[in-house]
Amino acid sequence: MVMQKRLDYGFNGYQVPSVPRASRSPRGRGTVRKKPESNQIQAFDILASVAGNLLQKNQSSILDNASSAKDPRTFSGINIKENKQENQLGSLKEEQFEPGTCSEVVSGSVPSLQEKHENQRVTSDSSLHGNHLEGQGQNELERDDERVKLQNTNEKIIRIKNRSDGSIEQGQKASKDCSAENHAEKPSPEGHCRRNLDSLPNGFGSRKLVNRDDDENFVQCTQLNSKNKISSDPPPDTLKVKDASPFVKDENNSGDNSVLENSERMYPFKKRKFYYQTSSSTSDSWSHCQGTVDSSYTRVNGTNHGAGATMHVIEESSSIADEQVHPGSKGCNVKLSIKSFKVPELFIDIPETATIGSLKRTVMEAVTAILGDELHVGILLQGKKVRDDSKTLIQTGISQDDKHHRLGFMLEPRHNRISSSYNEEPCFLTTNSRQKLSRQSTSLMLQQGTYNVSRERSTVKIENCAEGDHNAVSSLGDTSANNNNMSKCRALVTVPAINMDALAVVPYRRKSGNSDFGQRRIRRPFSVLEVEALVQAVEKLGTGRWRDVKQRAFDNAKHRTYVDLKDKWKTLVHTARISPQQRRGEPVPQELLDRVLAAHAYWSQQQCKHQLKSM
DNA sequence: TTTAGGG
DNA sequence: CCCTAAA
Repeated sequence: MVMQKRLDYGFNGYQVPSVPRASRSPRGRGTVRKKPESNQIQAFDILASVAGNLLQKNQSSILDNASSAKDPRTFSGINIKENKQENQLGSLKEEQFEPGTCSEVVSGSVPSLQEKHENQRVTSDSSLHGNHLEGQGQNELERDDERVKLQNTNEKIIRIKNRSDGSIEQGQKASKDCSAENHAEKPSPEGHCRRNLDSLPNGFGSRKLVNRDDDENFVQCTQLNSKNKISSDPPPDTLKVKDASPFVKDENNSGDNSVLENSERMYPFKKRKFYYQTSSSTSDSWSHCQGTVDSSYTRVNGTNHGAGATMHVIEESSSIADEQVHPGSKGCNVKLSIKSFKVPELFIDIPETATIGSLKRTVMEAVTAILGDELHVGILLQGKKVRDDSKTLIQTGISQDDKHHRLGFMLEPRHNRISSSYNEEPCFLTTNSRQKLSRQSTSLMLQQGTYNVSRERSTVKIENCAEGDHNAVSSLGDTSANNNNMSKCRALVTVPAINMDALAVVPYRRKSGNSDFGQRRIRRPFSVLEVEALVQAVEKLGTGRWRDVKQRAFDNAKHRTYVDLKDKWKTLVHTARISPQQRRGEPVPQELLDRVLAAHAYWSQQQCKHQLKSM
């Protein structure tokens, strides 16, 4: 089989479909970077304010903070997005809302917290070494860069020392921004060369990646031959042309189509300040409702970065004190830096005639309605709520060694009213994919049990959270971002306890946080699924028709431009040529890399032939 | 707008 | 990913 495939590839005579440009169908829009969104209010860090408010029972103005913030990266409050997204928070006051427009309120985050668990110390776990950084060289720089920027922010950090008295001390300390890459595992040595994709555990069929949100975190992968019960009826429209490809054998005989491995990972929080998005965890069981903080371990200094965590393990302080406390104890202190908490994402619809004051109240009430009057902290481990307060960290499974587990903190309602409701997880979320599918759902919505995400198509949503906090967290928002869903959601949701200015709270639809002033796009590593789709497309189309590749396999992945695909191919070829040890990021199955090389060789050859001919 | 490559 | 010369 394998060989056959190979032969097919070489001799199948793919006709080089060098379609003359003129004859091609009208080109697509090309690179679409951002869709202007009108009047969107994004309260990225409402929580920062909210938390403070809740803590102090003081309804201080959230907006004031926002509007007074000079640095968009540090402001905590609401950000209004204008059509061109050029307006930043500063314009809030004079901002006029257009009637009918719906503003988005993203969950806000609380100022970073650094939590120290005195009884455990983080050691320079050697196991962390050797892991690959998610980012590539350049990203390293970015991180540093951001770290620096972070320090410039006036981000308040509440330091919580795990003392018996539970005292909380606040201070102004720049938090360390660290990114983490949890899944930086090495490619499995066993390179089953030439294994037919179809035979892959995750079997691929011809697939097309679908991504609804431009700039969002989710990527939907439509798998043609999916045998997964992801959804009952695979919409035909998701099926893409399945022309014979020299490289691709028979897409229909794929065996198992289970979703590829976890392609979604948490990404470094590099861009935190730039995109004030709260991060949300991406695990299935992660309570979408609660504003949660995704956490994972991170090495601040090392090259190892935990996946998009809002909380980091601060290694720096393998402090002396700690060591002295537990000299020989094997126990290590687990140091956590909670970058931010999350509150459920909200959508606020407010008339332009509303006053700033009412807006403040609205936001406040919306948040309060969810969190209640008291601030409760919930802890999530691997997406599951840890209820036993008496357990130790170790017993619970929280240790600095586990760089994979995700520890999350969330602000939860008093009586757990939310948790009960968030079980009503929309079906499609529970697909068997190993991906951590997560959806955003607003607690409000869930509570009402009205949130019904249209499972448009039998698609698997792969969290493609790209880096940065921005993405790291967010995945939640995206899902609902699905266009179609939005309207539904809005229609369904209303804010229960809010009576003020007739505001409607709807699930947050994550829209790239404002930001569009020439900012570098967030890094969004290709998932294995995407790579697979790319490879498949290139096998068929060749390496010089990126626009077509894009159209064919990434038509709906708005954030992937043909240039991106071209670049990715370039790196794939490079990756395939280097030793597995030198590869970084999410390992790409050797099988795929082999195909990359094969296709690359094939098409290079074709190109040469054509050149000779034309000469 | 796309390609193709360097940065 | 970005930037851009070329096509």
